[in-house]
Amino acid sequence: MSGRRGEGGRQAAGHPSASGSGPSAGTAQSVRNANLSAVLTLLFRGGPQSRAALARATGRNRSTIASLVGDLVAMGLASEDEAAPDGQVGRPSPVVSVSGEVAAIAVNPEIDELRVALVGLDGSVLRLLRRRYDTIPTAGEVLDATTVAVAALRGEGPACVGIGCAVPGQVRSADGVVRNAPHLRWIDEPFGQPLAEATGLPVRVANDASLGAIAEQCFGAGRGASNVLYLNGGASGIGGGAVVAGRPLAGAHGYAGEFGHIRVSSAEAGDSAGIAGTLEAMVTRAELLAVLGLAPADADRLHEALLADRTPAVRAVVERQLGHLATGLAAAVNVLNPQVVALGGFLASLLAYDPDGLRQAVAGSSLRPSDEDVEITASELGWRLLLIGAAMTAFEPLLANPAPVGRDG
Amino acid sequence: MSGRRGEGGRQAAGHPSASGSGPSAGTAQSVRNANLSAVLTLLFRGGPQSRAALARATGRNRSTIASLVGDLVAMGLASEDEAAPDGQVGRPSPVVSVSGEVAAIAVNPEIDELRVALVGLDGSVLRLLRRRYDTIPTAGEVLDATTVAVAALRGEGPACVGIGCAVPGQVRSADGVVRNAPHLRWIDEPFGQPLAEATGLPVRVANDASLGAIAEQCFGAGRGASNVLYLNGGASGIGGGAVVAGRPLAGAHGYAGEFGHIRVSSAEAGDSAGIAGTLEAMVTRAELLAVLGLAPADADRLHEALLADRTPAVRAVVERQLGHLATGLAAAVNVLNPQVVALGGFLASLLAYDPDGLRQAVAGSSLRPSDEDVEITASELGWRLLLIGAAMTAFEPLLANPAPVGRDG
DNA sequence: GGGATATGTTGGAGACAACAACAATCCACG
DNA sequence: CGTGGATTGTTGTTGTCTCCAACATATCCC
Repeated sequence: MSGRRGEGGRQAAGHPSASGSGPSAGTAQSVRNANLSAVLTLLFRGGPQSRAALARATGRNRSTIASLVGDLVAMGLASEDEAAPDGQVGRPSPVVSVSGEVAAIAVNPEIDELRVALVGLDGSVLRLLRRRYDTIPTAGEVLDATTVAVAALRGEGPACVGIGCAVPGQVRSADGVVRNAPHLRWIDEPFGQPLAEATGLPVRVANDASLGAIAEQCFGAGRGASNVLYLNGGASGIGGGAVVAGRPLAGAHGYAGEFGHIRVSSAEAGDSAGIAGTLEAMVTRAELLAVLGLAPADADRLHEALLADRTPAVRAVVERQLGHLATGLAAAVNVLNPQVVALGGFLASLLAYDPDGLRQAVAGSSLRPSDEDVEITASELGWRLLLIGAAMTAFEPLLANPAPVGRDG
Repeated sequence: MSGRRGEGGRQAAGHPSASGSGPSAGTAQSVRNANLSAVLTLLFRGGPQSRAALARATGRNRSTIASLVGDLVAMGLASEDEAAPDGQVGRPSPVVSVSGEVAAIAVNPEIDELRVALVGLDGSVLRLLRRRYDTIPTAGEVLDATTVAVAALRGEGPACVGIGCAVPGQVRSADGVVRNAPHLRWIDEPFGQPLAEATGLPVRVANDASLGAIAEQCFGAGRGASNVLYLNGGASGIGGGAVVAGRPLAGAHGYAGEFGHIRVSSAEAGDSAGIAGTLEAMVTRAELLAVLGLAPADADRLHEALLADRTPAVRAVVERQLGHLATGLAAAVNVLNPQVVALGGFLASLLAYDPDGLRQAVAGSSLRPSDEDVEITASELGWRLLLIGAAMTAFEPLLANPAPVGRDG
């Protein structure tokens, strides 16, 4: 009668202690940790703020905030500046910012390019290294190139707290093994562990669109919403990710968010996984490029070309794709009931072609009362999206459990 | 540049303080509260346990557990029994159980029946009142009948801490308004608030299948798994709910989990919401009953009849429905990556007809590596499912924030 | 320049879990 | 039947952390 599956009641219990790390939660130190985490997270997400603002936001006492900020400064995670008089009465409150001396490394391998960036705790991309590939790189090649790039970036100013990798494929979150990245043709390639051993830094690996969803929810179109859906259309297909109740939707093993492989049609055409009639199979950038007379290399011009060309041939293709996109979005909306749906890549172009049409089609196939409708909008973060998302994963342990950082890792 | 949507950063932040209630989290009292909640939740989910077991499970000190249990007993939420020697060496540890004097009321209106039950904190259905309807009841009728039933049940022994309602439709979680219950033909019917005013008890209202998912994850087929999907097939259609990362999937407004309205076919047939080709439209109990030569009233015999009849006509219908069900399940699995999928109602009958066929069809349309496949199984809790789920919602505030209970509410 | 307002600072108080030492109870073994 | 070993309950103390109150500081308004 009692549980079978390994962890049993512990993991299953929907307890507090949301972010599982840190002191076991329930002790006095865990209170300190939770408060440090709350303040640091507030600074990370909300930017520089006065101590008074932090006190209001957290509900803590002034003296407590002073102590917490002092600790964060001592840890090298934050800095305080004298407040410029802002026109308010009363003694001015020092402005606290996240430290500029703390950064993470974001890694994003694609079929034709590897990007490795140094991203500051304030969300700025401090330095970006790009390496182009003429042929699809193997996992080994990417690992080697990444290791070299990481070494170069660590020589820069800020202290590096970890590495986050955004991989276009399914990643087992537990150990960072890339289970299946069809476009890179990686199958069961260990990635997180070898990179961690080569660099000596903690490494997290996740699906690219899942990280995009996190970034978009935190700093982009989904700002302020707790339930955000992100879908991206690229050369290779459609990836997706979601933030549910303020937290990344991972699923049991980290494979959640494969919206591209929802079936939206009875057609025979298959997607990269061989499943027929899926969103990814029916809504493709290649078809749009073809009907617009553009070459695959002209993808950058897709957006403008699409909006400029309203000929019947284009219209027919776009409207068919919009219909399938609406079906897929409706399914996702019915299941997750998000507040914001952010579309990236050529899906944003499709949206721009006929925003109202898509919104109405989704509303027509979903169950939501119209006055509580979802907001379907374009992604906002552009090329920085995945880098920021990857860096956020790397920062996450630090935000959940603030600890001193130094130049020696 | 800063957030627009009302609550802004606060709600959006993926902080600790998972269950939002209780002392503001970060204070010493919140530690006490979190530990009381942890112990009570452990007792609720894991049944009677020794103090030593509680200490191991929570990681707290023996003396802390003694104090916590003492508080819970003083609050009337738990009781201690002298331990019967269990064959272990050492001083025997008292067994702690959840109090038998605490209960909640579960309400479940259907088109032909209203069920109101008194459910103990130990999960037992202490008393069940049923009221049959010849015509579909209005919200007002159900409210009146429920109020009467609640008054009767409160006269019983245990103290009642609240009311949980499982409604077959979309419920706005914030205020308990039934936005759209197509089979009951309720549209925008206030339910939670009037019931709370009539009874003086806190009321929570939610979609029936969402509550079923919670119950199944806690006590049924999903025991021990943190990511569980539940789909139920009834006379009126297909409802669904999910538990994600150990917590109910609610979405922005509480409408998440409408798996029945995922499109799985290009067919024209519409579902109760008028959307064509959805899972609910293509997979129906009525069609199964018809091909089996059973009347709608014979639904109870569907399961046996289906398994006994392997004629081509039945086979054709069942296999077509299984195909559509697989498509819908695959979409849900791709999006949520659950560990367990529990099927209830006639969906469990379909599963029993060809378990391997359905599992393979889902595997073929989903992206999961086969060795980390999901477990597709039948629901376990039967008729008590929704009552337990509804009661769990009612107990939830108490579990998150243990407080004294008494006979006077 | 004085009053009002808001905030930083400091010392003390309260709450709570951890710890250590001791007491209680059971099993195993001879 | 008695002794030793093991596990757990109990008690008093300690350390940590937040809160509170009083005071100091800095700005704005008149």
